[in-house]
Amino acid sequence: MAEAAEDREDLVEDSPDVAHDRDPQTSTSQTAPDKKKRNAFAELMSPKLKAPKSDASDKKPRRSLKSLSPWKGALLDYIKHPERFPNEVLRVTPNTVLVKDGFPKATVHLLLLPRSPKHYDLHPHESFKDLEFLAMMKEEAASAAKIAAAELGRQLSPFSATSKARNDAMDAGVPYDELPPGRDYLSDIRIGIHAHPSMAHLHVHIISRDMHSDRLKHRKHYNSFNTSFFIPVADYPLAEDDERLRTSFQNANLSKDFVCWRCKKVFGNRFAELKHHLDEEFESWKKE
Amino acid sequence: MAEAAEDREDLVEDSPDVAHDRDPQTSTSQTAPDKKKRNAFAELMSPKLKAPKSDASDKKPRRSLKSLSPWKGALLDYIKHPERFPNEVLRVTPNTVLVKDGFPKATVHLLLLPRSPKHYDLHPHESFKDLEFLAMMKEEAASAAKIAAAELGRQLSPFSATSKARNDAMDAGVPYDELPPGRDYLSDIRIGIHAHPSMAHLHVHIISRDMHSDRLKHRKHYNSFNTSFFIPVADYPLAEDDERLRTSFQNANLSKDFVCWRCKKVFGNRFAELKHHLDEEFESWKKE
DNA sequence: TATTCCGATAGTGAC
DNA sequence: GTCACTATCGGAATGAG
Repeated sequence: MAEAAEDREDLVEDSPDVAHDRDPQTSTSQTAPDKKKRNAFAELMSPKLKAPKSDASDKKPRRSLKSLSPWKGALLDYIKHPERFPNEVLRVTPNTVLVKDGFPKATVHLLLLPRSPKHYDLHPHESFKDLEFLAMMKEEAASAAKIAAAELGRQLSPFSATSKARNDAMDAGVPYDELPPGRDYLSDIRIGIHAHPSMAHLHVHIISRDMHSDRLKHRKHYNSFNTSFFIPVADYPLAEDDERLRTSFQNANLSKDFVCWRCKKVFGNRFAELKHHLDEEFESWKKE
Repeated sequence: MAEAAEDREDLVEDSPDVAHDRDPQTSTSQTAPDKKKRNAFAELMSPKLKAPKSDASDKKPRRSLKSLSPWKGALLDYIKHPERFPNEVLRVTPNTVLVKDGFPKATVHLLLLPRSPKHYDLHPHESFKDLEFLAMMKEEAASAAKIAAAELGRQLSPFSATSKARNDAMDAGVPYDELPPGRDYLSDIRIGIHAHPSMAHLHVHIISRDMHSDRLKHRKHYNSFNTSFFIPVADYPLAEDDERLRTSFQNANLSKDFVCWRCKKVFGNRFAELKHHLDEEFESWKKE
């Protein structure tokens, strides 16, 4: 998952996503367009919040956390200073900040961060016991998933047979209500949390199904999204005896054999082979 | 230990030792002196045996062994065709062939190979039950050790305080029988075999004490020479209840923690740290 | 389960 | 315990006056 950009502006320039989608004219947002061209994600950004003046009250605890393990608190910067990350932050609402994961593990990989300190400092199991908070997060996650699906469609539709069929029909003048349905990109977006997050602040993953990414480098990268270690937000509130609450169960998940998310083939511990297979599945999946 | 040169002459060119002793003429050593200077090892080489015309009788069995696991029979080429390896073979007697290890694990690392098929096809434990054979091997190994000691002295004396003291005294005209003793390089040469040799043909290691070599790359490289896995030939014949005959004991030796041969410091499984330490010990040891 | 770097460990293939 | 190659697995540092 993402490590935040800390305070260094140059990390914005290093964003892994900037290369594949620059689009100067889609800039339609309320404020003035940036000098540099912005990608589709950037266009989805809501108007920025004013940065609360940096006060000692939030610097003190953060520094002590940072001095121990800076990366654990990395996401807090997005919450506190979303305006510092124009290329990463897609949307800010009164309740949440939606960002691109800095180390995406799939074609589209976003993080939904609640802004309420009461909730973001707790483990999701605890925070989601607040049903009002849970309902809010489900609602905002559903909205975020639509953004993710739109971005996924933007990237895949050039290859998609389903999209092509609909487009061809449209071009042929088929009446709107007789068009074949387009590809349901939203169905390939998953919403969930990790059972044992490493980063301190609550974050919900909004991630496309493919697991196709150069940033997917380790066994646990894959298994944390493709075993019961990944808990859909829709499953909350969990029953008290849900096995997914048990640490030993979850640790076992992370060291399980690899299983392809699409064809269910088992790859043992052969990560390189899995990666090659995921490339092939991606090519096939793109064309659906 | 050495991997043999197979039948490919180019492996002679690839020998790791050629850098300090490349000499295209050594193949004619009986006759004209070489144009380029030769090192001490090359000078020690005995006149070569006539190559028995390559007959099918020895090629046939060799090929079958090679086709299964070529490297296992690699040493046989030195025994059968010593004349093919002018840069590797130091001496041929009626009983043995003495060669430089192709992958030396110390500053000086030779292999003494018996020429008798009856003996070289057996595990050393078995061959050395023939006490006449054992006596012969001890004698030839002792002689080989002197060759190794001479080469070690050639390499170390420029750095050796002991050697310098003797040389200075000599230069000062001190009478011969009053000279301080020179460094005893022979005491730093060890003679022994590995408890579970991987290569099929009996080979006795004649190796300097230092374990300073770029070719020493793995845990077992070190432990096979610095635990009881290394059995001095002087210890044969072994008692029937010698623990060094037990496979389980020997396997345990190979995975033991590293212990510096010189200062006895323990390095756990930190091979890189051991290597760095061996560099330092070598610098100090050179100067003795 | 943050990443990255380094290094130890494990499996294979060699004709 | 042959080597060399690849890859998996495992720990440690990570900031910064």
